[in-house]
Amino acid sequence: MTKSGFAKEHLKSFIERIERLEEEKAALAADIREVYSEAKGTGFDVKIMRQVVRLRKLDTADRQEQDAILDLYLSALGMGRE
Amino acid sequence: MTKSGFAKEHLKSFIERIERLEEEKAALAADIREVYSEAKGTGFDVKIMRQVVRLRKLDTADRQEQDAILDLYLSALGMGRE
Amino acid sequence: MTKSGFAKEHLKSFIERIERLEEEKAALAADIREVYSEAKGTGFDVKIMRQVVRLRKLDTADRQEQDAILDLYLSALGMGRE
Amino acid sequence: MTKSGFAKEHLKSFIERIERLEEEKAALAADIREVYSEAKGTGFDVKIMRQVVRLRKLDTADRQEQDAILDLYLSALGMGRE
DNA sequence: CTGCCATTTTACCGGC
DNA sequence: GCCGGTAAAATGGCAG
Repeated sequence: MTKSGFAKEHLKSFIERIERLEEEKAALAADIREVYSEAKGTGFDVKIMRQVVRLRKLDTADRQEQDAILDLYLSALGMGRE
Repeated sequence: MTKSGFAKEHLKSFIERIERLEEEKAALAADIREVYSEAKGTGFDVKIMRQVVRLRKLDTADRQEQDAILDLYLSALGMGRE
Repeated sequence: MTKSGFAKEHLKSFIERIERLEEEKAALAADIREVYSEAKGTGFDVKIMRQVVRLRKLDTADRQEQDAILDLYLSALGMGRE
Repeated sequence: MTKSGFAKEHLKSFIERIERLEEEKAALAADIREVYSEAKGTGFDVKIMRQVVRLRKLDTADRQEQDAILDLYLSALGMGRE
């Protein structure tokens, strides 16, 4: 097989892996929509719920940043958590 | 437990389910990025790859749309597939 | 006139241009709705018509995407159309 | 020409009118984007500008509603503006 | 750090 | 008049 023939197969493999992963990702997105929908059916306000999720994500990010900073300080003091 | 206490638990449960799913989704996104990165390391052009993936998705969407339109026409003619 | 006074005027001008354009855009949206409505009055199914329009748009987008991909490949091969 | 042949032409005409209008609408959307872009180049914050536009639109809607209510009251009192 | 692209969110339109 | 779904806008994230 020629070199480019090999490359072609390789490319095809990459593309297919990506498409497989994107499919799973889309399935999860569908699941999430479904949960929101279910919540809505139980009387919750979806728009507000989305805000809650977003805020909690931000908080998490902040906390992780704080953790990272703490690690940095500890390392600087030769007290790394390992 | 009061009614609102119950609602609170219920909401918490919904939120947690969503957050769990979003985590998985984010993990998949990371996987996808990694595949692109790996492909790049093998010499492929990521920009082109993305376009290939997008085009293939578009083709699929197109086909589905054609199907949908056929269904609609059939329904409109009282010949729905049931 | 102060510098910020100038900026204020400038901003006002931008905003007004945008609002004027959005007005025109809204007018066109109204026109489109009217055409659909007229078609409906002539016995056509609006839902199907919308799908037809969507499909034709998709086809166009698809063709443009194919063109874009071709350009990319040519560029990647150092054979850009220039 | 048969009746359905006529309908076909009629439908085609509707579709084409719609597509023409949508093209113009898309062109305006592009113009708007361009104005934002220009404003950005002059140092304005696009995100804020969008908020401004949105708020002013709401105000307008409110004002129109107020006007409508006023008309209603005046009419009820036999004092229509006419 | 900038521009582009994907995802998300908002608004609209038709149907029930 | 509301609801569901669909299109448009807007925000956020990633590559270059």
